[in-house]
Amino acid sequence: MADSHEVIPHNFIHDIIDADLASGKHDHVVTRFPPEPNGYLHIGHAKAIVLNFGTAEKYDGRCHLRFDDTNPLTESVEYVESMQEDIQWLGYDWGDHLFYASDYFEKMFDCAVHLIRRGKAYVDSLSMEEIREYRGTVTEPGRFSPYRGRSIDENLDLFHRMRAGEFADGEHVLRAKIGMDSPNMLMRDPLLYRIRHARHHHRGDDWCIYPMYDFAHCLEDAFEAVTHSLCSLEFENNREVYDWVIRETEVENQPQQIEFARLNMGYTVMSKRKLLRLVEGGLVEGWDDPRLPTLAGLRRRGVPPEAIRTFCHRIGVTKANSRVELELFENTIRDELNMRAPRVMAVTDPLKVTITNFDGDTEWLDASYYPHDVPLEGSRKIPFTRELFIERDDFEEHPPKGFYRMSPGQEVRLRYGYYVTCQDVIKDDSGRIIELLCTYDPDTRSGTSADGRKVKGTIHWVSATEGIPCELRLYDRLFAQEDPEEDKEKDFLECLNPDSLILRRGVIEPSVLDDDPTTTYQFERRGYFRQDPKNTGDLLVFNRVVTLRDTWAKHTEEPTEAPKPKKPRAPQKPQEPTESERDRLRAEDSLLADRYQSLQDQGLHEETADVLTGDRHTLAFFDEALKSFHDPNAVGTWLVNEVLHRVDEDAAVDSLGITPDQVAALVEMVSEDRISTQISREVLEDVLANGGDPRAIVADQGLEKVSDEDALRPQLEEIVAAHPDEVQRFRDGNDRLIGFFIGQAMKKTGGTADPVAVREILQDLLSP
RNA sequence: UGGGGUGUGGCCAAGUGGCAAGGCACCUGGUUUUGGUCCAGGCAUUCCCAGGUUCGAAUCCUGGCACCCCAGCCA
Repeated sequence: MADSHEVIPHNFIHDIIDADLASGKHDHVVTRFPPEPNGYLHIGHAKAIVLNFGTAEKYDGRCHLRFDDTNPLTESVEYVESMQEDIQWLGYDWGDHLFYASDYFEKMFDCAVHLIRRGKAYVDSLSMEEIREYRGTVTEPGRFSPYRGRSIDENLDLFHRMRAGEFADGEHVLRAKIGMDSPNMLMRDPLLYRIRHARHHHRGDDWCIYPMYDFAHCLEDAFEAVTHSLCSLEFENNREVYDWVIRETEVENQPQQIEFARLNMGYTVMSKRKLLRLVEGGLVEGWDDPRLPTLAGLRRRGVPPEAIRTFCHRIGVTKANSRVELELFENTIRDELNMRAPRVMAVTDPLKVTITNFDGDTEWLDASYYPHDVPLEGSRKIPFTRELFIERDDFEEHPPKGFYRMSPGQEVRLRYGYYVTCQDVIKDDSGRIIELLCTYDPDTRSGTSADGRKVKGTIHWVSATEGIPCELRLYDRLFAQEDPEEDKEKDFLECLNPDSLILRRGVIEPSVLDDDPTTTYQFERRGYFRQDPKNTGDLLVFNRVVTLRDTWAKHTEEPTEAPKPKKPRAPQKPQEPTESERDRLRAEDSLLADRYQSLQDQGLHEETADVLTGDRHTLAFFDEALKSFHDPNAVGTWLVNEVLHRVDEDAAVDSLGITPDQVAALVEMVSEDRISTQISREVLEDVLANGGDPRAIVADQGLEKVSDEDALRPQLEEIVAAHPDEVQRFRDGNDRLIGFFIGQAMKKTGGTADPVAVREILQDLLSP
């Protein structure tokens, strides 16, 4: 697996796994990453990879790599190979657990036959268009296919002949026999197999029928004994089919599908289709273009795999659709590189500087590879000569306020070199600055002056005569808009950032010639760079991985983007009460309607009366409880808030396992002040789970409310004494902390303390 | 419009009836031979809205609103 020191943060899926382990449902964990080999992996996949492999690692289980290759038309070995390379590069190892869905085709075929034999699947011969028509719409149910009634023998025969290649593409399909009226469109007799006379990249011509996702995927999971099958949100509707297939094929294992939100990131696109358009349209150099969010692209750009893993941990795993800001990714990359990248100097936009009072030979100066705060050792020599290059934007003839780089007469430090001062500016005919004439102070070698005088600015530089020319590829965000898909009218390609790649001819210090070409550097004050691994020419080519944070740029740049407008809170439309199921029932049942009104007349809240009179069972239960304790308001409120919502949609109250008189007893004890509401809820849980008489439970467990000050005060004093910090903060004005103290008291007394009394005593104890 | 989901600062995201974690971004100030890093501080009286239950609600109840997904022989 990846670095075993890596902390894998907890998420809601881990909660589920913890529960499954605790309940004994599973005693180990198996996950899988199941890409379809029809494109390159991108950072969105990295989220899934890190989740699946990371989860397996966290629980000491295993994670399979499985190619979900059930559609020969779009898949290829190129993708199979690139995916393996990318996953390994990310730092994960699937060991022996490499699988292909297509290797399960025989087993899947058997499952399909089993389904047919059980009358749970049939061969349909409708055309594609007809199938669509018969499916109905989201609001109307579909219709049965005329072929739905074929005999088991006929289905078996047809299905075997489909496999034998007797039919053309599209002539028949195998469908599950479930029904055509499910509100879930995917459950309307989903297609299981289609005919495709196509060569498969892994199985060749073995097959001419191919299973559909809904049939294949769950079986793959089951065959591999996957325990937790993690997929993205758009498959939520498919879960019902998943479970149906697992159940009806009667396979041995029952994997559980859990969905999480896929990753979206600012200024890029993640969908395979859109990535494919960029690649095939020649808008980028290929799948590994460094501007792409593909793993191949990020790798070529120079993003370390550790940064990608850390990023995936930082963004979390939830079910909420979200888009992560690019800044978070960039910060993660910088974080990773800051601690390990050697610093060198390169000038990306050279401006010539002549040191007029320097005449000697080349001077070789010591320069550390790492700043004081990076605990790594190492240094190199850099050549100082009469002619140098500095960065064009490090000079301003008319400096703005706060500019402390080079300007006429303003002394600056050349990093690891000397203090220099600009004396003269040389321009060409068009007024463009072409050279600066400077003087240096020979007593400031290595950047410190003998007299201790300070300079504000330090700039980087490269010898004009000893420096090495190079090409610098300054990559930036691919799109100019944070969400290129935002405008549905506009094609996302119109949002491309014209400056996503800026080519520069620059110059770099000669020391890099001795380095491993895969070194990732920090070019001081410019960003992190590393050589383009695909470069075959003689000229050095460096890709910019990411810039450095630049707080100065903020002062100078016009804000390119208006500050994000505060999301206008959607004005709530006036709430027109819509007709509910309960309203409907009352309209037909005058008894219900009458009581709805009379309960409100007796002082019950409208909502409470509404729920109580929603159907006759509920009302009868309520009335029965009233016979034991006649306080309609107390009983009704408690019933609605604590009990009724636990009843299943189609079930009646009676199914719950609590009787009206048990409810009445509970409410009565609360009303008589014998127990607190908190205790009443706990006793309710107890009754629901184990049955029994509420009064007896209260008596046996000593749950009566304690309001007696003499009993309470000593305990409260202890609590106050145990939390001096909180006391101080409370006295400093944080009065919300009263809740903390009450909570402590409730915990200490097992919920029996009278919170009103506790509050009073506490107020006294805590007042300064 | 039927069904399935999701709403916590500018962006992610903890939180499961008792003090609104953390990161990114942003704003101060300090250190600094990188306008980098690092350090210190600031940044949600409030959790989509409205009611209700409770001593106490982001959390429980009722009702609403917004956004995402589903009518491929794609996955």
